[in-house]
Amino acid sequence: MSGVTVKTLHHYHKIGLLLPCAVSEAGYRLYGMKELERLQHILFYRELDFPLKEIARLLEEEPERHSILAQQEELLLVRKQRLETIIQTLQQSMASMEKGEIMNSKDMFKGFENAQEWEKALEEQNRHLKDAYGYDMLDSAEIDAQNMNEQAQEAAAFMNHIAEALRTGIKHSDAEIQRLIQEHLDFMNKHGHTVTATDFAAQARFFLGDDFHLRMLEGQQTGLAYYLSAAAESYAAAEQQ
Amino acid sequence: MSGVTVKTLHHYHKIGLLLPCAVSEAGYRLYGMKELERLQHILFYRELDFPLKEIARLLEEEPERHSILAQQEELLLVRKQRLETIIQTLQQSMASMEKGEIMNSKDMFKGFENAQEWEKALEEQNRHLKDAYGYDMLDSAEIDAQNMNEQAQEAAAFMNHIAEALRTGIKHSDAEIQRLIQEHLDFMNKHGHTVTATDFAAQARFFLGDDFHLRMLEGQQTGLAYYLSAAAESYAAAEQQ
DNA sequence: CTTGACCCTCCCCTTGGAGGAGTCTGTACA
DNA sequence: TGTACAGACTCCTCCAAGGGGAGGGTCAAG
Repeated sequence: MSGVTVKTLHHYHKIGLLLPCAVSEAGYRLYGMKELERLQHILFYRELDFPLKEIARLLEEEPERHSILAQQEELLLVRKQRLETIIQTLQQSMASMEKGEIMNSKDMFKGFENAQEWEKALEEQNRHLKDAYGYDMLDSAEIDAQNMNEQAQEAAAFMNHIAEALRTGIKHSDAEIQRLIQEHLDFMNKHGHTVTATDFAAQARFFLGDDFHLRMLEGQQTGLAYYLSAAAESYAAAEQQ
Repeated sequence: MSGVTVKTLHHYHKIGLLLPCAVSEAGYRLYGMKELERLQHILFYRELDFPLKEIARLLEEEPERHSILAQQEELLLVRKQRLETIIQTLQQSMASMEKGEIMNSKDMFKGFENAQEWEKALEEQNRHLKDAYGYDMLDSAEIDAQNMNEQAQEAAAFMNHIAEALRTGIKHSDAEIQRLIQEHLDFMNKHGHTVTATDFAAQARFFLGDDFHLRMLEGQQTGLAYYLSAAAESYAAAEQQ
């Protein structure tokens, strides 16, 4: 039912994590509803890579269950966040590869890294790496940073804001969103583009039908493309009248 | 830099997964940029729980990198999906616990499970569980089903489909979505409502501005309200001409 | 009465490292 | 210049969380 193997049940029996509620004469392990429920809890924790011993401890303690679950939820959400970061890194990796660039080694480990340590290590190791391999990471990082033009950076920041608004349940027509869009358009218009509110709405709508853009946006946050389109349309409508 | 331990590097050296580009006279392992990049790939795969042997194989084969990365992305998205399902299960678990209900054992393992096997197992095991523990899973499911009226059930099923389509990246204008909406409207119209495509689009749009409905939909799946609205509008537009 | 699908126990194997013992290097400070 | 201290080296054992397989029992169906 739960998909765990017999071996796993043996193991859990052996280590006392999940005991059968009865054993038949033939030695078969029998499990009831209570055991099923306990198994569910075990699987939740296991999904979080808790060691079985820890799981046993947590289940024996058994403070109110609700708090157990709430805690698990938090951990799962953190994990999901982490996954999303990694997915983003990967997508960047793919994008920069398409443009033939080499990815800068700092971003390369985003999501895996332990950020502060990186910063320290980077400085200390840079000289050594340069001497040893004739490659200067700091230099190349700076070049990358300059290459990645301001506009791309602004766009990324804008999208991050929008995605966060979606996640936190802010309405597409909320004043904050309208302000974000306005600022974004202002920025664009100051940098050589001419984008009206209607253009922007049309563009956002176009994204919904375009594989590349749709995947990019939805990859960042499920529903982002649709939210953006609704927001852009609402902004254009407000502009209109 | 990457956060892996020395021990891990030893291990990778031993199994030939990541060789240092040079070894100093004193026996120190030295790694260069190429190795760093390779390590990044290894860590990506490891994040997906690929066994190291498999990782070695994939890296040796080295078809175009792009397809490797694209494949990784897909796996990550699947994984994210799985996590989301588990989080949902957990939230349901918490909700039903608050109401003091016992969760039905089918839903209890959603996200962990192997769906088809469940269906088979359920039927076969039901009688046994009933005999053994006086608890009839099918019966309780049926009671639930009857309590929940048919229309609510259809609506829930419809929303689940839509949410899944959103998660799996199906376009709002996809034929499948259009079909789903049509069926939903047909059902509604057969049950005493009169809902045109335009009505439906207007209703979906109304949800975007209504706190109650917005929270309900977004609670089920981030972006669902916006996706639904886009889909309904697209359906209405198609109907029109 | 057999067959197939399960289950049992017992024992060894595997993966991906972590830990420790004993030793060597490399740099920093006095 | 010596000395300390961090960190690397090799070699070895240990660990978790099961998986595989031998050798054999059980149970419902045909």
